[in-house]
Amino acid sequence: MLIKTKQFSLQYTLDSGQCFSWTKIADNTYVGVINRHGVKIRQDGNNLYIESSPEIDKETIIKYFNLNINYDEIIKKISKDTVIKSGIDKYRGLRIINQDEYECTFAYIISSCNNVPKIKASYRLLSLYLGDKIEDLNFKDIPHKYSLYTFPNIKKLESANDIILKDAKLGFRAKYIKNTAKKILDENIDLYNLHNLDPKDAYNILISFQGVGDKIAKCILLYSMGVNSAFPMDTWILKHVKSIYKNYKLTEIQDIVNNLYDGYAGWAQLYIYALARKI
DNA sequence: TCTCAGGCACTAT
DNA sequence: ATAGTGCCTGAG
Repeated sequence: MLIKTKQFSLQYTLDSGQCFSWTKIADNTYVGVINRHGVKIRQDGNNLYIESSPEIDKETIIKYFNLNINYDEIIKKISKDTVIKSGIDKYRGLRIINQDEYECTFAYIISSCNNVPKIKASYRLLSLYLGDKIEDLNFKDIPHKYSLYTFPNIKKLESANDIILKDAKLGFRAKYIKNTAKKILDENIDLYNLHNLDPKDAYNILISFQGVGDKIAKCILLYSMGVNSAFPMDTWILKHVKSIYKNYKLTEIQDIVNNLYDGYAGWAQLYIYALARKI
């Protein structure tokens, strides 16, 4: 399948650290899972080439990578200071993507006090041990095949035995995963419904999960629930924000950046973060 | 050996 | 409300 794009960089987007479920297998070529479909995706200029198993529909890909949004308009809205502007110059085409709500929630619980390679490793091990195998993807132009596994469902996470969680290197986060899975099951919470709520209500539900605080809740809202105004602050973003808003309390920052970046503070955050991490 | 990495929970004020 | 501390793990 071929999708024509503009103002989209697969590499910047998937290497930005917003998503931990993709593996780079060659230049501009990644494999991962979307909606239980194994997907291989390669970008060449404005063309996205997609192989999937079983066949995935185009709309799903377009929605996942946010290809139908007005990129130029968002960029215009967030071009408010020199840091963001240099981020945009360097990482043009970097987009926020729409991850699966459950995968995103647990991935970000794993991200607590952790680094990207280790988050990815734990995510993959959990999928390997507790997920379902997807038919191997064979690569015509690359001489190997790649096995993919779905991210485990909530029941598997809730009932996972401790040895497996230990082996997935979850450390102190293991109990967060189990407790949150249990809470979602017990209270019959549907994460797929949260995007229909007022973002504040969704936020309050998310931070009621053990292992989900302010920062992680905002990551989940931004990366899987389409809340473009969510502004997760890690240590580096904090530095940037403090240098600009010396006289404000941290609790006021969310409102300030919402106004400044016109509802797209989350996108601003992504560009600041890209600069910081030098992806 | 030691510190630190995209936090959070828990406890003590 | 707010500050301080421990936590799994492994890379540098």
